[in-house]
Amino acid sequence: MNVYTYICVVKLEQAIQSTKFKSEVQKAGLNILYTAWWLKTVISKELKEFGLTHEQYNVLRILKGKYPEQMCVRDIACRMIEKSSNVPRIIDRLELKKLVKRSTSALDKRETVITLTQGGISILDASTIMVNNITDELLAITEKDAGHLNLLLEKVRATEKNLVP
Amino acid sequence: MNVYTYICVVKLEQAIQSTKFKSEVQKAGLNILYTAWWLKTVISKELKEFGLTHEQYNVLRILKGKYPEQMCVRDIACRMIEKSSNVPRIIDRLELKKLVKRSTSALDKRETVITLTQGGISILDASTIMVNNITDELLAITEKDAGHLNLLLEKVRATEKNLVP
DNA sequence: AAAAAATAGGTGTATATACACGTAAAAATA
DNA sequence: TATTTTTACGTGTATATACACCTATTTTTT
Repeated sequence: MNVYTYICVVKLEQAIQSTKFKSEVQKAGLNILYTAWWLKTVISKELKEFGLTHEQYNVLRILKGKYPEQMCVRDIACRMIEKSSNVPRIIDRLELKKLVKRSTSALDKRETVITLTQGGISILDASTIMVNNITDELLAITEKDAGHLNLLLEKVRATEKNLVP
Repeated sequence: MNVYTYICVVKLEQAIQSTKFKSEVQKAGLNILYTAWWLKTVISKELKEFGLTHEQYNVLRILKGKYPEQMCVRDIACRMIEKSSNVPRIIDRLELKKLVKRSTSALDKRETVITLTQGGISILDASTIMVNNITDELLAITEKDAGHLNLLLEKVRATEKNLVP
């Protein structure tokens, strides 16, 4: 039983070998974490073909969203799915592969502006088609169910508890 | 706008500053990834009080599930939520903090068996109460909705595509 | 205008992830 | 029984996460 085997396991109970959950709410917490791992793992495996990590792909996709406008590091960071991503370091790797270019903003010298290169655009276009196809094939769910799932996830995050310190 | 601010943002559109999703299915993919990040981040912040990372907590909890039986590294690994976790290394850190003990199995000398120490049990008991409380407070969802969410997540993972290479 | 505060982004460190590979032991096979 | 294969686990490496801190700017306040 290896990682690949798990990708085909559907039941949470089987995936984490646990049958006793305190409540459906507690189970939902684990289910969300496990499903995210599963999704990320499958997509990352496919992205390897393009020499990209999931996070590098994310940064490129964010840049494409504003293209041909440039974006500063901060703008990219606040669009990342995982907010604690260290964007300067991810950009280091993209720059090494010549997929983006860094330069200092003329208006505000504190800002570093990032531009997609032609190479970056090519790789992104090819990988986006693949990721979109994989996602559609992978997520075995109707549009209606997906809409419902989106509502429930938003409900999940609608906590009363104010966690800002 | 920092990480703490995001924890209180409910709408996915606002969280990742993106309004155009190709479909509800595509949006659901991002929603699952974002919700998992959000949940993991909040719980990790609380676990810092006990000097534990989310993954270290996970290993301790798995060990507790079989306690007072010992478990080998492999058994722990296949119960992890994130299957690609490097369990020997996580155990290194737990051992340094004297929360677990390693020894070689007498029956199969390849196996390393792991035992919770008294210290490990104490920390785990205290942190488990906290994590369960936080989860219940945090996940603003009824048992019925949670049940529905669990069904939908299972549906999501019920792909036809066989990804085992 | 000068001083203080805030902001942008780079960098250091510990931990984790993802994956490849090595070694010892056990199991399977010849 | 000897050889091969498999298994369990540790370890090395690149990347990412989480967080703290530093420096150069810009903005705000005095």
